[in-house]
Amino acid sequence: MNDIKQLLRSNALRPTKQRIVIASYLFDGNDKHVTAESLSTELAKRKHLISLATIYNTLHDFYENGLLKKLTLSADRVYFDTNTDDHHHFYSEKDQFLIDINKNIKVNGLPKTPKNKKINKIEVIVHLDK
Amino acid sequence: MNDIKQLLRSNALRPTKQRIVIASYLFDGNDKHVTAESLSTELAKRKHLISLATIYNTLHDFYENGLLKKLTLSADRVYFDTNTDDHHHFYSEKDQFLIDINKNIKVNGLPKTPKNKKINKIEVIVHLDK
DNA sequence: ATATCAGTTTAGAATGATTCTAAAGTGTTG
DNA sequence: CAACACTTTAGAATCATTCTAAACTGATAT
Ligand SMILES: [Mn+2]
Ligand SMILES: [Mn+2]
Ligand SMILES: [Zn+2]
Ligand SMILES: [Zn+2]
Repeated sequence: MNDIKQLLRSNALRPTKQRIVIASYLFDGNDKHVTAESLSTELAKRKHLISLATIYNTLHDFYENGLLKKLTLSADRVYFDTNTDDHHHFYSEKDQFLIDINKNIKVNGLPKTPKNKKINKIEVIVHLDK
Repeated sequence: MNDIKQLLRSNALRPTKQRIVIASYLFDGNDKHVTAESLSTELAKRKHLISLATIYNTLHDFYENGLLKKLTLSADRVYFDTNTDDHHHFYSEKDQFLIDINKNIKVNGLPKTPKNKKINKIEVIVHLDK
């Protein structure tokens, strides 16, 4: 709770009631993948009613401060990932199945990076089923 | 032109004026990545005014028949890819930069596939810049 | 050829995730 | 406690995409 406040303060984010509730849920020690909608539902279950606007604002604030990663796996919703280590994913859109691949993956055989660009991140998505 | 009609017919798609225009552009021999919007703009330049609804319908029809691949790289638009071979991408959202990696890429160190699932496709996206 | 009908196109409405607006509320600092 | 910047929120707006339902057209049978 105080560590949560510290976390927020150290990112120049005021520890408001809403941010504390959201951060406490997101950073409880268990890695999670959430969408704005799923987070809202999850908090509602816990009787924490926070407006969707605030949920979007907060997810973006956390993302901007590197507390979350952003994943675009399907076109219609953005996932935020509390696991900020470099890692990859198993994903099935059909089954709404999304889990981390934390093992070290090696991508071999990449051609050279296009002129004047540099690699920001290599993302591997293992699509399951179909 | 007749090969285009054949292509359509062989996929149980009637060779309508619109589909012929779209297929002729997409399957002209040069691999392309298009969005509904970019395709519409491109055809408009060529004085082919086709409604967006038809463009969406057609892209999906082609996709459903395996004539196109679908890429979800950013949350706000879907790309369709005329290169239907297994391949990967360099991508920069900022620069709207998207090109194929046709070289054989090897992904090593994958953990075992989750129970009762099977791998449909492994997608590697090399994000550039940032 | 012509009629017939399923398949197709289209304008415009609807959808739904996300962003924006601007007004009310709150944490921080002095 | 006052003052103010930062935050929250309801509701409107945005925008890619999908849907609806009416008009149109390619294919097939006569
Ligand atoms: Mn959408
Ligand atoms: Mn959108
Ligand atoms: Zn993850
Ligand atoms: Zn491609």
